[in-house]
Amino acid sequence: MSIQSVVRSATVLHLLGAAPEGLPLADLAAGTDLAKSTVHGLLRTLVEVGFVEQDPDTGRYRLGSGIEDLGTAVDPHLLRSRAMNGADSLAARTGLEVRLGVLAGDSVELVHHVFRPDNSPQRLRTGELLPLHATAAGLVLLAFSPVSTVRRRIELSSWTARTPTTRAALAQLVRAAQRRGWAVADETLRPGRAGLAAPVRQRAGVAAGALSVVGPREEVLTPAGEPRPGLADLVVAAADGVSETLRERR
Amino acid sequence: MSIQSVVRSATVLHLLGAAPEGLPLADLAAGTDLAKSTVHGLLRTLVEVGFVEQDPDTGRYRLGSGIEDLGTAVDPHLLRSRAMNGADSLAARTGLEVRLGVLAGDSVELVHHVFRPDNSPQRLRTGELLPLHATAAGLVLLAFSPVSTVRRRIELSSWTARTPTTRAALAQLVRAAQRRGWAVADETLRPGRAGLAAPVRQRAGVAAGALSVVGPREEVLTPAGEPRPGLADLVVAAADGVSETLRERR
DNA sequence: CCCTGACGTTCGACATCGCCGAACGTTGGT
DNA sequence: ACCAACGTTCGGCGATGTCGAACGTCAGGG
Repeated sequence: MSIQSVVRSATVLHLLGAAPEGLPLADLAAGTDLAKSTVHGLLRTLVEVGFVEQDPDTGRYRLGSGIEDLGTAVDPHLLRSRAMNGADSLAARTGLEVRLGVLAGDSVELVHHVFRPDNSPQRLRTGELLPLHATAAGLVLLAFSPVSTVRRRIELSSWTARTPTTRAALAQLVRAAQRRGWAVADETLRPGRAGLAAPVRQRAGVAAGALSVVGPREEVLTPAGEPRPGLADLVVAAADGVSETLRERR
Repeated sequence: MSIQSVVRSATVLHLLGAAPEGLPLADLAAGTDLAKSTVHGLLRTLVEVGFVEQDPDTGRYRLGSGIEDLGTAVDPHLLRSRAMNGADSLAARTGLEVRLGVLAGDSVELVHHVFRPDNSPQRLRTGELLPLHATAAGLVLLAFSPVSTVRRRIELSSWTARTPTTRAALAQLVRAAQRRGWAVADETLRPGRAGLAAPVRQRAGVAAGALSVVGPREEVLTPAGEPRPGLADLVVAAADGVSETLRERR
């Protein structure tokens, strides 16, 4: 047997879906054959979760942005197009290679790659899959994912001596990323190289992608293993800039 | 106080919204900190209302088309663009003027207008508002609307001697339209002129617009007031054709 | 081949929660 | 000034939602 109040909420949402200009409470009560106070309770909850909005002037209800957002997971191409300028700028300002990754099963998939601006020989890595647990981007995607790390089937393979190979070690890195708002990969994928990443978000809390800088360890981190001064701020600001473009209506 | 099971359903939907590839039940239970059977009950209901779908092979759940449809009320410009070919064709086949209208408050707003194909002098009426109760398109929009006619504030003004001016008379015409799948306006707006309309639907049951033919009464109806043979079929088929284009992914 | 673990699903007891009637304040129209 | 209709609030009550226990299935490992 189905849950009555969830079915009723869906009926209300269907009615609102057919009325882009919104409906008054009385019409929704009539359309659902429920008491006004019953419909009001449903609407109050739907407003609270963002699925419905109420016009403060007229009192009419209509579908909210929260439900419109649901059906639109970020298209990686859209993400890439919105990130290109910010990524180029970040490469210029840091002198490091810049990558944009999204969650792809149990890996990070690189959807955009900006070369290190120094004319050294480099290889384009767009499309490449990288391990979640051994990259800064992967740690960020894990840290700001609705599904907890504990539940994910991640093969904690060893890439260098510094790769986290236990769930406890990984959990610790993920918690640090959650706390700081960015993540560091310190020679966990390749010896002598480090990375720093920040989340690109469409909605508060959940990462749609991860923007990262990657380079020789001494250009990313201090000898103590902390980000070079100002670097984390630059990456976070660039990622926030991309997040802003995702929220724009285009 | 909000309704707990509606909030919990929204949480499940948010989790699924962030995972376009779908999630297993166990992950949803972990992500919501609820018992598996609790989440299962929520999911069963969400599947029933079309907001969630379950992959029969893997058992994983993901957002359903029912919720994606919600956030997309038909844009009148989109409707107009999808209807142009069918409307032209209908005008050619019937020799009558063709109009496409959408619900606009308590009126029909004409979003597309094809002239009667006989070189007679005519005036473009796109953008015009017409009364719901006195037009075939209006009767169709009322008949296939989620909000019952009874609740609508419609001023039953008299346009001709045949305009319905009581709620009972209007309700009768609306019920006939619901039954037949099309509606007739027999000199209810202007003496000597009649119209016939069919619903354009994005989803089953609800009209996104109404496609109609309008002309001298004797070209639309028989002396007995019934549609001329084959005319209703032509209009219904043309409207269904437009409905098909709305369901296409473009 | 067998066993085990993890999955999604079902069922029923029980306590919580959702429903709704009554009443209210506000607003707009006559 | 009055009235009707609106959205909102509150609390009693019983219907419903929650969830632990158990189940069948399936895939993987020994």
